[in-house]
Amino acid sequence: MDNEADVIPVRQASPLRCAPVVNPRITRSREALLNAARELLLQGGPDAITVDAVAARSGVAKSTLYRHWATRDELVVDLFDHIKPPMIELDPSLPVVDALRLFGRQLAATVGDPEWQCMTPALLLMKLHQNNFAEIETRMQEQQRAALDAVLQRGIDEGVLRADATSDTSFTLLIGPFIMASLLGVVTVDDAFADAVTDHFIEGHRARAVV
Amino acid sequence: MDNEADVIPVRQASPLRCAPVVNPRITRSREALLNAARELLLQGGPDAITVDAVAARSGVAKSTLYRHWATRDELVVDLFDHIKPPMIELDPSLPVVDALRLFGRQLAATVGDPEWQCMTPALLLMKLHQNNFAEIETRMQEQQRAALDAVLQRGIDEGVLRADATSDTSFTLLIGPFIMASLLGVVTVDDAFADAVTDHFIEGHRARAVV
DNA sequence: GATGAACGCTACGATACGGTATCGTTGTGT
DNA sequence: ACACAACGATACCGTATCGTAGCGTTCATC
Repeated sequence: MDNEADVIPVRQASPLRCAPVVNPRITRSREALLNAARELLLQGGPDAITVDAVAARSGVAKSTLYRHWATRDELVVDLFDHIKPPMIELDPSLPVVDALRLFGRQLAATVGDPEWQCMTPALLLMKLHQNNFAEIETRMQEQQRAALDAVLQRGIDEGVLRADATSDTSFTLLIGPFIMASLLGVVTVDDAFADAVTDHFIEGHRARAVV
Repeated sequence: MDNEADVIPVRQASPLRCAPVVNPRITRSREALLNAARELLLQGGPDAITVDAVAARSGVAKSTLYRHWATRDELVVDLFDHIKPPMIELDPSLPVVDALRLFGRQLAATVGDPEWQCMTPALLLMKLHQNNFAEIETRMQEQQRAALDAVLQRGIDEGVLRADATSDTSFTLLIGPFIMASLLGVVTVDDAFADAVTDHFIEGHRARAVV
């Protein structure tokens, strides 16, 4: 007698037993797959992330891949959520101008990374034509934005910066040159460039003497 | 006896008789195909440009498509070379500041166009992983750059701008905010935004009184 | 109106890819 | 040592896509 409870094929997005103690083999195969997918993305773009290629490169069987993610798209979403750049921390004890300069240099290092340069156009493109990626990219921004705004607000409070320094337009004025320099490659994104951009921003937003 | 001259199957990149007077049907089918490819690019990204889809949408037969381009990739290259934004002209009779403001507004209109917003990430991505697209994108830049530099140089000569206004870094400072605003969409790219960016650039590059 | 280039139609082949299914093997936790 | 979850290998199916081939049709030009 066929008991249906034995037959249901566990179709799901494969939670794979996220039990209190995880089987080490699970994380091993998962990270091997993600790492292979990342390498393929860097080398050949998003289209290079095929299930066969990921399985072959990672040394993990394709069947195991589908035990981690139900579809190939879920793997890609997971990948982009996994390799997004680390938050840039801002030291509140530093003077505002120095904190901004440090932020600029760290931002330059982030966007100057080839991984970022390759990931960003892919993310922008998928954000346009797929629905799963819009939130990933916005989350990435908002985190950076919040940390930056805190420092800028401190500069406003201390009378160093104008009151509009935290506006969207000002945010674009500061970050935009980094983005462009990295994506288009017209100029190398090094510390000197970072300082130039940051200083240009600060000068343009310096609080004038009372009128 | 098989005369080889009769057998060679015209395999080439299909020049299609670019005779003194072109057959109007050639340009008609060609532009119908390019237009369909453009629409597909806007709607679904580069991957949506399939030969079958282009043929179906344009109403032109697939065999005719291959009479214009030897491969699908050649069509895509031709497309990106065809829809690149028009040069922004700069009136030399205007005062430098006004000319720059006008340039900013025109640039805002260009990069604010959905077609540009969709084409650019695709172009950046293909530039990374294919060889045919690197030159297209650089040509696009250099043209704009030359026209802009002419105005900036005039500003330097007239004593309005600092001597480094035509440097790569300064170029990035002016254009970067436009690029970022358009690609990431944090702020709407309108005339007000353009004026803010342009004025910020001018203020940061204004020639100081002699020290 | 005759000629031939350009075109439309359609079927086909080859390949790549996403995803499924099966079954034997390994190794982890008890 | 034992049970079972996780894994590996492989074959397979359906489909999408690029590109080719053949042949009949239309239309611009002389």
